[in-house]
Amino acid sequence: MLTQTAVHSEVSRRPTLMPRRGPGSTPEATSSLSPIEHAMHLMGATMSYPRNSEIFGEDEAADYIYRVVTGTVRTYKILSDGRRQIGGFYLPGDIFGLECADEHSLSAEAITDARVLVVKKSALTTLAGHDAAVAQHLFALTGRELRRVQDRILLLIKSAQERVASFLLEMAERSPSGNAIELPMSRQDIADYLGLTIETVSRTLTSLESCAAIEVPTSRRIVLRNRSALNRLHG
Amino acid sequence: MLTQTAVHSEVSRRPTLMPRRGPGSTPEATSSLSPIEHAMHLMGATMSYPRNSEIFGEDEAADYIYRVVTGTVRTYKILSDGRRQIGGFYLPGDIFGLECADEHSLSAEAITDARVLVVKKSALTTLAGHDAAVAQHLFALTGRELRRVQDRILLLIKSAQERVASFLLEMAERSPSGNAIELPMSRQDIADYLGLTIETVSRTLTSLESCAAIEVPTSRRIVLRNRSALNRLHG
DNA sequence: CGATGCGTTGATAACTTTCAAATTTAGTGG
DNA sequence: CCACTAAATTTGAAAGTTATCAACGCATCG
Repeated sequence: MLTQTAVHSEVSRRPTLMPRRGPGSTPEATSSLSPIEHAMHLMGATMSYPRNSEIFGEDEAADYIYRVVTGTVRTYKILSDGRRQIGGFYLPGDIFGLECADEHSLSAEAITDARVLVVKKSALTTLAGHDAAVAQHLFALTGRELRRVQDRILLLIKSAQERVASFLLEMAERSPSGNAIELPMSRQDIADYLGLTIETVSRTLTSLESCAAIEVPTSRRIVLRNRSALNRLHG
Repeated sequence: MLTQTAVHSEVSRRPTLMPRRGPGSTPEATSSLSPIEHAMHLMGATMSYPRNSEIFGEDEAADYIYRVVTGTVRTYKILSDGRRQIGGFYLPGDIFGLECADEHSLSAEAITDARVLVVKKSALTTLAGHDAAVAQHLFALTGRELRRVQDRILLLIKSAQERVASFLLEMAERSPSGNAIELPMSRQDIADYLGLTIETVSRTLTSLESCAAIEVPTSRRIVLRNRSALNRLHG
């Protein structure tokens, strides 16, 4: 089964620490944010990471929670046999780094150049200890992440077609763009996310295309043509 | 792939509500428990569920968190095509019901006759809002569950042998009994947990037995004979 | 004792991976 | 801007793994 993703021994230029922003100067309106996101904006710092650079490693202390501002992030784990499993893809607005109490069980990398809001976990839990609304929201947030991961489990017991169809629907759901998806990640990323090989992912996409369920104008761009067919597949 | 677990349309006798216990009358020493477990003992009620009865349904309000006192519990989800995916097995001391914010995404059933401590989620989050230690613990608890689920994902991308070996090691880890495991669940439960068929689970067990890695005196009893071989498999 | 549920075993089919090669795309330097 | 090289993606054929279908054994329970 060796997928053997060439381990990214790439540029690991140091991320740039951006000046801490005060309230009111955020690029997004903080008023529409949840208490936690609001707090993250107040207490956090924005960091910039170039494409393929590491945001945190599997063994690091995991004191931080992250919120994607721009770009795309992947979390992943390298298994003992060299395979790589991707834990998730995170798009702007998504929060990652929740998955562990003490240490990260995953590493995180920027798939594209990315800006990420970073805040100390302890700052959030302290806040939660003073404000039940924050506590409840923090709890709900991890609960949602938990459910997201459980949905992945449902994905992994399905066939290759179902997995790919579900992945496309999920990405379409999360992208604003309607039926056209601009994939920030490579086929290898998708394969390692779905537990398949790149060949199977590629073949499945072509088969979906020949079913007229999708269109693949370029490898990174996919248009959903027949959602009901995809929905039927993804069960 | 239709595993078609005969849906448990069994006895669904009403669970028995046990009298609420006051502090100090618990069967376990509460002193060694975490703040949350302590709170659960103070605020919760113990319920009894007969074998194969439902503890909560997928659609129910999910206002509660549960802690197994005796017996074994499974959480599961029935997919649209009839397949069943088991979310997890919970042994005495384990906490379940964390997985969702608003509604359960899973159902829960007692595998054996079980007693379960039940406490309102809102009571815990309220408590967390007053006590940072509780907030932090609650956060850590869901983080741990999150990691458990992520480990399941790593399991599901592996081969049948690896999955079964990992399952056995996990169960041995969680049972007090050392190398001998008394399985409370059926082959179908194991299959639906590992994303395999009962035939494959059965075949894999026999193959592991013929490798002298395990011994299967009775179908519900498994003895680990060669842990390093199992560890090698589970990667 | 026959019915029933659970687990095992066997043969075959379906699906996915593996290995290899062709093709396309992207990046670089002239 | 074009040519060239490296990387990513697609495609093909063969091998390996798991599911499916079917039958059998074994225990439990009326």
